[in-house]
Amino acid sequence: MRDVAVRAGVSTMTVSRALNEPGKVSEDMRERVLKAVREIGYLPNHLAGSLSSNRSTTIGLIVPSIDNSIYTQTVKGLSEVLKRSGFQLMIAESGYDPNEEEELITVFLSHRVGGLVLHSTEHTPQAIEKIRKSGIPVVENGNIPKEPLDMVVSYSNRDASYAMTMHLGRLGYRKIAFASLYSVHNDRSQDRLKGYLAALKQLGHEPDPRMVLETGRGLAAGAEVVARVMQSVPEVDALFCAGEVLAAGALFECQRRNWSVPGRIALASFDDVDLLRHVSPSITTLRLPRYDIGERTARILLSRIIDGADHLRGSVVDLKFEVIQREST
Amino acid sequence: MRDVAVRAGVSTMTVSRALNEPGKVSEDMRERVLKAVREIGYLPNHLAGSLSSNRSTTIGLIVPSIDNSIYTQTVKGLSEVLKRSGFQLMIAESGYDPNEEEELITVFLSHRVGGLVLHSTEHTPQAIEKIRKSGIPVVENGNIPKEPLDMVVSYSNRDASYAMTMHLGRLGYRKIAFASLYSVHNDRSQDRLKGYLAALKQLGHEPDPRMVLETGRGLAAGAEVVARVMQSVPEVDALFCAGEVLAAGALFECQRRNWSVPGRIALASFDDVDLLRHVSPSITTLRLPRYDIGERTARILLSRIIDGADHLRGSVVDLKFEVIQREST
DNA sequence: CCTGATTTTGATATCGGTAACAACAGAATT
DNA sequence: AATTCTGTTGTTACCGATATCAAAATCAGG
Repeated sequence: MRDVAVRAGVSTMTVSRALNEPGKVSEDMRERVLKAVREIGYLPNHLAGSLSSNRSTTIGLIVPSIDNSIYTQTVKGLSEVLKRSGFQLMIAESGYDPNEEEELITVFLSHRVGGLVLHSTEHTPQAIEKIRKSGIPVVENGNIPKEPLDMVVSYSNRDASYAMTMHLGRLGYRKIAFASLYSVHNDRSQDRLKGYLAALKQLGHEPDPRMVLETGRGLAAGAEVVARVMQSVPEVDALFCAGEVLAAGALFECQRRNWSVPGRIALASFDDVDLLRHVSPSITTLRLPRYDIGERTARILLSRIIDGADHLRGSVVDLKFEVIQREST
Repeated sequence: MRDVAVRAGVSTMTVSRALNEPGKVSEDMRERVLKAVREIGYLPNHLAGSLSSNRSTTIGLIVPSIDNSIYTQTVKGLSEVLKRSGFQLMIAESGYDPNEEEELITVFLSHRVGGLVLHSTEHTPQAIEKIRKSGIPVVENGNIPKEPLDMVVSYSNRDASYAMTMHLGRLGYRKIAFASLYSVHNDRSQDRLKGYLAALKQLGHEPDPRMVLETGRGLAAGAEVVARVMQSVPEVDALFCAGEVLAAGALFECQRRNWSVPGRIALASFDDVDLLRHVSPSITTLRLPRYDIGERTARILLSRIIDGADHLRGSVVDLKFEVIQREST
C-alpha cells in the first residue's frame, strides 16, 4: 500500500480511503489512486485491515458433518448472501461432539470472525461463556432451542414431527412407528421424538416403545429399520422415518420383501430431497426451509455486523415447513 | 497478550514463545505463563499473528457448487486433515464461472490464505497471473489438466470414462450412448466425452452424435436423458450416464416405462454414491477416490506450507478409480 | 573462581493497514 | 474582508502479535 501511495504521490491514508470510503475522497484523487493500484497490481491485506479496524468480514460456520447433504442447501444460502456483501465463510465440522465444537469455536474466535453460525444447539458451558465474552453475534439454526445463545433461524423439529404424525393419524393409520437418527447429543432427534409422542397423545394412540427406533444415517439404515419394526410389531401400518433418506432406504427394502407401500405399510419422511419425489411410490415428506435458513441467517447476521442492529439481539425466526402428501401414504 | 505478560511478570515476547515455541522457554516460565493465560481467559489473536509472522493457517477452497454431494466427501477429507494441523478452511463457490472464480481467488489472496484448493481446472489468465505472483501453493483437484497451475491431486476423468466405456464394450453392448453434464466451462465433462470417444474407437464402434447427450443435474435430468435417447435411437442397448445420479434418474424412468434394465437397456454411472447400490437393479458405476483426494490434497499442501517441501512443486498425483460391476449391466 | 559457551529473557522495530485528530484550502456567511 | 464552515488530505499512534538482535542468566570446563 505504501508503494501505491508513493506512486500516486499521496499518503497511505488517502489510498485507504479511496479504496474503502470512496465518498470521502475527491473524484480525481480516487482515479489517481485506482490507477496506481492497477499499475502496481496491489492487493489489500485483509488481515492488516481487520486487525487495525477491529472489524472482520469472516463468518465461522460449524456443522456436525460436512458430508451431510441436508446442510448443503443451508450452506449455499449462507454463502450466496455473504458473498454478495464481501464476506467469507470459514467452515468446520464438529462431528456431533460438543467438546469438538467448543474447540472450533475457540479457533474461530481466535481468528476474530465477525459472527458465528452453529448448527447444533447443544454447547458446553465453556463454549457459551467464550461466545458471551467475545460479544460477537451468533445464529443457531438446527433447531429452536429453549435457551438460545443469541439469535435463532430455524424451523421447529418438534412441530414438524408433530405435524407429520398428525397427518398420518388423520389419514387413518393406527399403528404409527417412528424412526430417527441417534439422539445422543442431537436435540433435533430428541425434539422430533417429542413431536411424535405429542401427536400420538393428541390422536389418542398409545405409545409403544417397540415402535420407536433409532438408527444411523443412510439408505442401509432405513432398510434395517423397516425390517426391524415389521419383525417386532407386525401390525404396524405406518413408519415415519424422521431423518434424511431413511424412508427411501425403507422403501427399497419393502420392494425387495414385497411389502406393498402404502398397502402393507405406509412410509413418511423428513426433508424434501430429490430422491423422495422420484421413487415410486413417491414418498410423503416434510419440506423444510433449508435454503431459506441459510439466507435469513446471513441477512440477520449482516444486519448485526454492518448496521449494528442491536435490536435483533436474541431474535428467533421460526421458518415454516410443509407436509407434502405423496403416494407412499 | 499484554495483560497476560503483565500478570505473569514477563515480556510479551516470552508469552508468545511460551505459547508457540514451548521448547524455547524454561519449564517453570511456561507454567507461569499458561497459568496467567488461564486466569485471564486469553485468546490469541490469530490475525495479528499471521500479519506479523507472514504465515497463515487458512486454506482457501473454491468449488463450483457447494450443494453438490460429489464434492462433500473431498471437502471432508480436506477438512479432517487440516483440522488436525490447526488449519482452517475458507470455502466459496464459483458457480462454474471462471470470472467468479478469479474474483474469489482475489479475495482469498487478500485474506492471505496459506494455500489454495481449486476444483475447477479452467482459470482466467488474470487468475493464473495473480496466483503465480502470490507464490502460494495451489492444488487443483477436479481433473488432471494439461498445464497444471502447480500441484494436482485427482483422478483422470478421461481415463475413468474410457474404462467404463470399454467395460460396457467388453460386456457385449454394441450401441453405447453417453450422457454427461453440460460441458461449457466444465473440462471434467469434456474429458469424460473424450474418454468415451476414445473407447468407442478402440472398440471399433462408430460414434453417433445422436447418442451423445448433455443435460443438467439431478434425477429428473437422468429420466429425461434416457427417454430422449430411446426415442431418437431405439436400437441403443446401453447408456453411460457420466454424472452424479443421472443413472438413478434414468433407472426410475425405465421402471416407469417398463423398459427392463439391463435387458432392454443397460445403465452405467459415474461416482459411487450410496443410492446406486441400493436401487434394484443396482447400478454399475465407477468408484472414485473422492475422500482420498481431499486427504492427499491437504497433506501435500501442508508439506509445502509447514515443511517448505519445495520439491513437491508441480507434482501430479493421479489417484486410482475402479469399475464396479453390478446388476444394471 | 573465572572465562567463554549456551540458554533464557527482553527491548525495539515492524507487519500493513485504520482511527482520530490536525492542517489546510476553498466556499459560504456575515 | 474577516470569520466560519465544509471537504479533502496528511500526521501520528496503535491494532496484537513476531523477528531480530541485545542483554542477562545459567552452565561447563579449566
